[in-house]
Amino acid sequence: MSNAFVRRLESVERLTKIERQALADATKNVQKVGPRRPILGEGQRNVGAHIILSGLACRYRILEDGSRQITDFLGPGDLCECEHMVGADSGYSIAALSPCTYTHIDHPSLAALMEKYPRIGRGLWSLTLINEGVLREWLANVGRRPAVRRVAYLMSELCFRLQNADAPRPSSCALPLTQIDLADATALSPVHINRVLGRLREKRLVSLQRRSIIVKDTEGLMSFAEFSGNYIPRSPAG
Amino acid sequence: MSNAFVRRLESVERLTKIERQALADATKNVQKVGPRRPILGEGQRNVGAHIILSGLACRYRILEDGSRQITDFLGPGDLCECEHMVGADSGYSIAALSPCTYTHIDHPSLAALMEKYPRIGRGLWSLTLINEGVLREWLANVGRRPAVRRVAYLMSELCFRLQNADAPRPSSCALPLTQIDLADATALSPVHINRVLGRLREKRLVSLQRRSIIVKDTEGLMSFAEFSGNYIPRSPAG
DNA sequence: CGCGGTATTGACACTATTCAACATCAGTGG
DNA sequence: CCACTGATGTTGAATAGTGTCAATACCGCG
Repeated sequence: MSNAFVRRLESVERLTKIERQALADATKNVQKVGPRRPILGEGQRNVGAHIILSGLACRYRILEDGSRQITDFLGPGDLCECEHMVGADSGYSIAALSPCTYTHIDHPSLAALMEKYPRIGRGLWSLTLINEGVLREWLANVGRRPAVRRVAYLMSELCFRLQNADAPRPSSCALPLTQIDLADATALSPVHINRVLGRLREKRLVSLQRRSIIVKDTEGLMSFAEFSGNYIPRSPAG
Repeated sequence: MSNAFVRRLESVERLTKIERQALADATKNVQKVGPRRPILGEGQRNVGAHIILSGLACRYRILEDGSRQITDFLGPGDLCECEHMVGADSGYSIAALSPCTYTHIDHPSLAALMEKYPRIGRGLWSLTLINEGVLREWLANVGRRPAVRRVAYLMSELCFRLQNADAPRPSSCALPLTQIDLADATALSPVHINRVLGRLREKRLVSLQRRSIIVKDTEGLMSFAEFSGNYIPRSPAG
């Protein structure tokens, strides 16, 4: 009767049993996808909001010159594509990075939920504002930080978000990213990402495996990146 | 009884006379600042939301190495600093670029408005989502586009947003930005901005004046930048 | 009138990109 | 089970694009 999305909302807004139940009902239709598979393919439009329940996905857009910009990593409880409700269509797609489960809410249902339960509406707004904060941080990261720190920063953020707020933080954290994914998120070339990762490996902060990057020393990485998670509230585990 | 903020909200949500009036009442306490002056200074925190009513301002943050990243331009009707309502504090400041008028709503009042008028709440969410779309575009711009196009793109966006949706688009548009401002928004160095602007001037797309940049050929600039305003709904003039 | 921020220009340094070649691995179909 | 294939990872060399530094010019403001 509770899932990652409900927990996420509860991390920003107190909910009644009834609200929890209504949310759980609306999100109980779960779908699965394998790694590297589309969740919202390029070209698909206006199909309602998506909610990631488990696994890691990303939101991206293909630019005019063919390059891909990843703008968000989406973990358990993350919601996206709400902007279609507003009539905006910015042409983003969603793809799974690791095996994912997700659910889907069409706009009328979501609007009805918000209408009936104002706290849910407020909660959604809160989540959007938090997301905006993360996006600003990405902008500063991509714009102003040199490659090594930029990559370290992004990986720090991702580790931070993937860990539950109430659990003790493990020092190791596996990120299901290829070097190409990292390149598209940090706006660097894959070749340079490879060199940067080499340097982080020399510092014993990460180790590399095919198709995934393992952060060996979370604390060390965060302090190297000068990362602080102040701007990201996290959900408690359920 | 109507101001830029009310019109902005009405561009995304139909409002009753009563709602309009309530909004106008809440935002009638207008303050003025001269160009280059702080609206929300560095260090000030948690003082409620700000709404720009006229003029142009920007939102920025000073990074660890002292560089400044501008993350938003704020024009008439734009709202910011809502995230304090959610408890997030990301350390951003706001400064006027041109002479500005603005107003201020403390969080309890804003929360009360949303509570009483659900449509206002929905409208605020919509505005936040639109803003997020703009931010994503900035990310792609800073991350992937070469300097000349990056600068052209940003100026295109700004021209586009500063023009009312219903007015015929003038071909010329003055932007109250120094080259340093442009540098901090595009994540380029001031020196390079100067060179880029030189190139755009050669193309007769812009002309330069001290402390302001004049776009001479809006259409030409947008097409050079491959800019499309799809992702930005605009407010009608009041 | 002088001061301080802004704009302009040139020389140079450096970071990251591109290109190319090759290695490695997972999955596929024979 | 193996060979093939395509995506990913690795490395080096050459290059392009921006940044940095420095010197100078400009202009609004006190």
